[in-house]
Amino acid sequence: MAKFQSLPGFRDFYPDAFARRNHIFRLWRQTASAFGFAEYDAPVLESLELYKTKSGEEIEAQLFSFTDKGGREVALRPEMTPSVCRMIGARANALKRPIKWFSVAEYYRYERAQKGRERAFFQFNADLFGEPGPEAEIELIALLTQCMCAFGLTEQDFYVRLSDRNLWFYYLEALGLDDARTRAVLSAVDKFEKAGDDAFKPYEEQFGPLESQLKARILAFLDVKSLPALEQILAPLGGEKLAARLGDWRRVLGGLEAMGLARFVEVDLGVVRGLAYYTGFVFEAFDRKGELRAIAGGGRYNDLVAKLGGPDLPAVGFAIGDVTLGLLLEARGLMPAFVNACDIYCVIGGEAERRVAFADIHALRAAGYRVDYPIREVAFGKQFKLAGESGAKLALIYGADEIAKGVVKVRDLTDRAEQEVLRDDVLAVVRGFFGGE
RNA sequence: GCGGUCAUAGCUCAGUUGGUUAGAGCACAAGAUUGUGAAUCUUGGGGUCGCGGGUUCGAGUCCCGUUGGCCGCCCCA
Repeated sequence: MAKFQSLPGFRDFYPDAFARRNHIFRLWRQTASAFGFAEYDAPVLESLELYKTKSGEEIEAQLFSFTDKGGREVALRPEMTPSVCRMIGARANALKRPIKWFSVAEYYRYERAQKGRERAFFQFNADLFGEPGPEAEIELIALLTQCMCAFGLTEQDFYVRLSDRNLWFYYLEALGLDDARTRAVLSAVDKFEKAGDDAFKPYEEQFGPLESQLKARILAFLDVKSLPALEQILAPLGGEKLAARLGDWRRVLGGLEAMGLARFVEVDLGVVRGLAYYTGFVFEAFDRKGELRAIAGGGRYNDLVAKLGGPDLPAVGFAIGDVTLGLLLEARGLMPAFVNACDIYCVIGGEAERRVAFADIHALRAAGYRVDYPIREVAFGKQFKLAGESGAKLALIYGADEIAKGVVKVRDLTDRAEQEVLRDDVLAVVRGFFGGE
């Protein structure tokens, strides 16, 4: 066993793992770009105060934080939202609306690592600033969905649960609950899926027994799984706020349906996302089989930019983690078997032939082809085996016979067809081969 | 932070009631093989049996501690 190993929750990325990670990043970036989102990044280290302001004092226990040599209290970023809000807030007046930004970055949280949860992990993070209407939610949920589908995942594999903190506030208000009771109920709702009736214990300790009729109405709200059901349960309550909010719901779900994404989205008011900073719609993505932790989560946070010192600026954002998504892709056989393949492998006779080959190898590399060859002299037969294992599509054969004739033998490693090519024509032939793919 | 469980080669694992020098497959390397591919055969390198202590004539095996993995709780921005 090695004397040193990586810290708990921190992963080594050997080339195969790195290739898988890059595959995920590549499709995320490609997808975000297709949606017109611009990539940015922020510092890995921020002032501890930034996170305390956003999340409260307790957050420090979950952070990699320390005092730097200048006496500053700092923390490794546990998420992107405070940083991006800081950046946006500082230039809000100069940025064209809507502001659509994304990032792919590493985050650090001092928590117990478990399957699907590391202490250092990557997230795709996307935010849309400056749009108060539900069109922003449509854009982001569509992006989230496509960021999963790009890997070949389908509605059989994952779904997005859509909820709304505002709707809960309006609903509970209509049922006569004050602000403190409403928050306690939401806290119970958050835990209800896992804890069942026990979830209401903290509420009852604080406010006394929950009336059975009230509880029934809360549970009925949790049972709502569709827009018609939502309309039905809210109809008797009336009120302008509820009616307006239902209109927002119709726009979000209608927009997603028009994009052909309705099959991924389920109404599920059981999602409230903790005591976070969310101010409206919230959503989370899960695997259909329910075997994994949440894959992605997000929602609207209209107050945060101002809270961190910027102007009032409505915002919606979400993040997808690399760990859970990676587990899902592996489980569904959607992680390609990566070989760090080259394009061309050169088979070289001896020292004299090697000098000739080197000229072509370098020219091909300079032209942008991935070219490899045995670093030491190796038996011919073995070189063909190495060529096959290299993943290359072409082999160039530099033997004494070929050099004497001024040619190079070009072997198509897929169909094993060979042709002799004048050395001067090698680059052109290679271009023709790869250009015609 | 709390509880449960596990830890033998790069990977997957075997290792008898405690008993000689800890094994296999895969992977890696060399050779058979200086002219044609995923093969075969031969050979080799690689282990403080996670780490530390204890019991014992003797510990991979039993006991205690510790570190790490996994599972659950807290948390999950």
